[in-house]
Amino acid sequence: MFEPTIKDIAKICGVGVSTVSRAINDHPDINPETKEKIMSTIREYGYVPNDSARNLKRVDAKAIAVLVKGIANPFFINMIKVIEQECKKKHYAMELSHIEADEDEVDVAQKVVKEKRLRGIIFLGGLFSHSEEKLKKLSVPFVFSTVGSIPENISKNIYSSISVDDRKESARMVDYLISLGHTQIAILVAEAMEESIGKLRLEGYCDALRAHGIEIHRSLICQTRNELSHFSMENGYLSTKKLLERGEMFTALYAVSDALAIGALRALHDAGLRVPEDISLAGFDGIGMANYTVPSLTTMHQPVEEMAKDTTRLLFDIIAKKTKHQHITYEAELMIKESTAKRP
Amino acid sequence: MFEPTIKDIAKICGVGVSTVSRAINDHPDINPETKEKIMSTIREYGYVPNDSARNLKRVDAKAIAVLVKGIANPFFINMIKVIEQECKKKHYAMELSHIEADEDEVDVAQKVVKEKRLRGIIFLGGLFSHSEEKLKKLSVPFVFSTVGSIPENISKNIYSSISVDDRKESARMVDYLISLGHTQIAILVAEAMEESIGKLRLEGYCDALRAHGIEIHRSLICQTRNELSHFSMENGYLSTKKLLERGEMFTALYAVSDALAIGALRALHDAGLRVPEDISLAGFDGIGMANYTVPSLTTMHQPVEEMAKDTTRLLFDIIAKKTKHQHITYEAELMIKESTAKRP
DNA sequence: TTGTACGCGTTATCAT
DNA sequence: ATGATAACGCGTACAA
Repeated sequence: MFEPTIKDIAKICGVGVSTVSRAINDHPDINPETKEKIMSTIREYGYVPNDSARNLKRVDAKAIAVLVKGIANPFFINMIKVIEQECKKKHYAMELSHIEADEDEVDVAQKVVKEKRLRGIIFLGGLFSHSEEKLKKLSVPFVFSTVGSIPENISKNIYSSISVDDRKESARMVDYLISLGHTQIAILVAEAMEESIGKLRLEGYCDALRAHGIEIHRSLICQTRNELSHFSMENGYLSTKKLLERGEMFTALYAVSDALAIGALRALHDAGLRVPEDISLAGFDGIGMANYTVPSLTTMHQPVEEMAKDTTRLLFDIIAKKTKHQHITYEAELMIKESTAKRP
Repeated sequence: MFEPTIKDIAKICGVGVSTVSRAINDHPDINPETKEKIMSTIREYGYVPNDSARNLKRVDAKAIAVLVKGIANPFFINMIKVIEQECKKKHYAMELSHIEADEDEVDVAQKVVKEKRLRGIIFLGGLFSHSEEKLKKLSVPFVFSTVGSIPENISKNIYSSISVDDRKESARMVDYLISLGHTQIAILVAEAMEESIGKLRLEGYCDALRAHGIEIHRSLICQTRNELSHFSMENGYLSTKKLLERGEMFTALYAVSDALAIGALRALHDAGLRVPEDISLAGFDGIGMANYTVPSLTTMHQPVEEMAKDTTRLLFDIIAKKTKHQHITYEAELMIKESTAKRP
């Protein structure tokens, strides 16, 4: 298989490499005829410029990277889609990278920044426990989107963040359950989420109970300690099953993600419990699927589209030096659906 | 921000660039002390080699690309995960790329091949209508995994394929529905799938009906003509709703993907129809979620793990020239769950 | 408008 | 064991 380079094309066309380069990159200083001739040979020979070589030279690579921790979480799929669209509008390329649970996202970010000549990074999900020093080594601006709590000791001037107030919104959800008369409210948290968003949502849960003078029972805090994907339905199913087997008494179950809730829904059903007649069930995130379950899921809906759009715009603005780093918090919306009801 | 290069590191350590290169790449010919010294300065200065430059030189980039068409389809998420794991085992890097519905996967493949120095490609999903000529321009081996029908006129020696026999398995599902006594069986296909897997599954549906002497009613073939993601629950929901509004008579509904089926399930519920008492519902794919719906979904389960593993292994074997191109077909498994029952 | 020559950061080859 | 140097494919001053 012959893989032509820019030199080959130049030789074939009987022109210099720079002329070919000009043709490829839509430079103005070129004779339209020459350009057409070059472009046609390029098509003929199936020439594709080597991006590695390009990036080596270029300074303005019009590309950003999106680093996702936990791609299995359906919540992110939508965000990625919207970010992709926004990038396209701006004619930016988007490098999508999936970070393993045990990988360090900042290390990966550094690698990616070097690899491509990209201009910015979006971190999606994951927990956050990096040193300021390490972060500072990232030479391009970055935005944390729906990432858990970022330590206070890290200067807010070196990064941007986009998220809902997980603790507050979580408390609101539990408030709502309490307003329905529930006092025995179990919560489902994946243990591995402890350091991240899960922790915040758990704290919100505690806040709400405390505010209403309801005792917090350790036994109702169901922290899964398994190898399963933290946001998976399977995890929700198995954990709820265990909770039920332990014989805990509760009239409401709050899962800190919709995926967990969907698994829980089935576990409750299997145990012969009706939702919401016997047990109220609530989720968090507002993924599309929550609307299609039977019963549909009461959840705290994050404005995904808006958040994803703003994430991208913010990053582009920072790249263009139109703005400094920002920290935007969004209001989540309590979506009351069929899975919750007054305490029986 | 100072971004050290290999030269800088060499200068700082008072050694030549080649020595640094040897240290980085675990070459044998290097004094352990020198290596240690170099590695420590590398850590100190946060040096990360520029992959673009590396790829420019390297011939053996130990990397493959996975090009996914329709990343929103939950079915692919698992496949990607498994492929990722297999790559890791082989110490291969994996480049994940999402192809837009309107993008040409082969063009993207060509670009990616040039960009990285990768050794192979996995195509996941999508339809297939490329010319042999264009395919031949891909200089690395590729495997089509769960891609729709590949035209007969393309030589089977230039590519590998991994999939179930969509037509046959689809027919099996419809056979099963017929065996339950159903004769008025509606089918849900996304129109955009027409040229790909959806077409095959539709043909299987027709095959089965014909084999049993059941007339095929155009009105029961629900081909959605919307902009929605072909495999989305929303699509399934809206299409089923329309089907019901048209007042079509049927006792079973077969959705050609589980995601569609889940949307359909809700639409049936909203119409006051009980599944499976009033209507039997069946899906295809066997995604995890199908187990957590109420009722759980009867579906044709594809051996995802096995297929993903074999896809990766096959590609690696071809790269290593251990084997020629192969075309493997898997048996799908009919998973009879709660959503189907005898005709009322 | 076009061509020549240099350098981007790295690895591989060849000396030493 | 180590260092100098030539590629890799491309973009871009600069010269023509």
